[in-house]
Amino acid sequence: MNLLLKEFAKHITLDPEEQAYILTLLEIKNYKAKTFLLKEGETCLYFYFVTKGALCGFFSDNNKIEKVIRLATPGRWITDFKSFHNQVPSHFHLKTLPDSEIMLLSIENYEKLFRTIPKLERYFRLMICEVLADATDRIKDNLLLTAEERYDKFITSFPNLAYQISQKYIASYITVTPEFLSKIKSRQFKK
Amino acid sequence: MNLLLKEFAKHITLDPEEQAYILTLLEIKNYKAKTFLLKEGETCLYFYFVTKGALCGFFSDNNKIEKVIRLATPGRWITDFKSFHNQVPSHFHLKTLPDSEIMLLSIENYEKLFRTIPKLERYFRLMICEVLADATDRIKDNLLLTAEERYDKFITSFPNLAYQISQKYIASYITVTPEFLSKIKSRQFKK
DNA sequence: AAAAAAACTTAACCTAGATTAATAAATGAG
DNA sequence: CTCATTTATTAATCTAGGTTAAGTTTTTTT
Repeated sequence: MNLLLKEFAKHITLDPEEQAYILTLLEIKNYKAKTFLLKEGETCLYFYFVTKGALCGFFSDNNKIEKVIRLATPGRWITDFKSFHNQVPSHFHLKTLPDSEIMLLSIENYEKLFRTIPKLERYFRLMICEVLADATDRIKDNLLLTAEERYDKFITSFPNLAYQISQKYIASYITVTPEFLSKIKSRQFKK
Repeated sequence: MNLLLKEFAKHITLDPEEQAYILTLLEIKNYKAKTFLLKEGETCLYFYFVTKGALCGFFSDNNKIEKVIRLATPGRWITDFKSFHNQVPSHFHLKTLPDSEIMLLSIENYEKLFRTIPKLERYFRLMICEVLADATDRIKDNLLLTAEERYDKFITSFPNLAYQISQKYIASYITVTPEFLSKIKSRQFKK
């Protein structure tokens, strides 16, 4: 069964016609690794659902330092929420990390979905709550754990992803520099 | 006009009967400063809407160090989203900072509201998106600004609150120790 | 209004993690 | 297969902000 329909089924029940209709409103695309889907300052036109690979949302600090704020793995949605919902310029970038398969839901079709299948409001409300809970957990980890503890937690939370992406994205996700992540790893190796 | 109804009006239109019905499902309470409404480990039974004063959500680090993760001022909702929506033990505390007037929406009435006025799903979906966007902005500030810049931003973002709450909550919100905030302030004073 | 508790300030010292820079290894394009 | 670019590693040095501790001011309680 389609990963997207499985995801909807977590919160709401859809009959076969509804399912078929929903799928007509999403576009499936394949992207090479490190393809930008959104750049800071552009208005975000899509809600992205990852089916294969991974998408990464990050800030860059004028220069070129990347600060990963959210990773989406298969079965997860990602977008710049403010930019997408209010159709204003985004304040971060979105790009694929490995080669990825992504389902795109445009803002027009997103609104159309709510008009035709109102119970999807419920699905998206609950899904966005989960994203918020994840963000809160990550803030908590940054406040209460050491860099090494955050690294260990990353490896257990994203066991597959850890071997598919560059270390610098892991470093950024756990909010350390790549150099310091190297130090952590060599320290662990010596034990 | 009621602050809560004004808030709903940002995203949806409600007729007078709907408005009256909604108000019957919320309870208004007054609390003294520093009253706990939720402690870590308890299941969160309410969505809280602040009408006067302020509510503060924070973690404590086994011992007693408080780490503020969210502040809600008048016109804002706050809860432990994961605990409230899934009815599981919370992982943070909620307490009033100054004396406060709060509207409480129980989980039963929250669900009842969606059954009787389905368009409220839309309101809550969009409101939760705003909370998520705020959380993302705060993560960004913590990554890209210095402690002094975060302090200045706090003062301009919460000009009234800054004079109503203890410095230690401001320090925690901008993720520094109270001692370091003192240092920032005396440094600014010398200029 | 006094005593107790909580909050704030100051200063000396400390450290996790950043920065810089040079080297090596891996990836990728032609 | 080779050259160029991107990543990763290591090590020396540096610093923003933390820690500790003592003293002061403010708030709360009685």
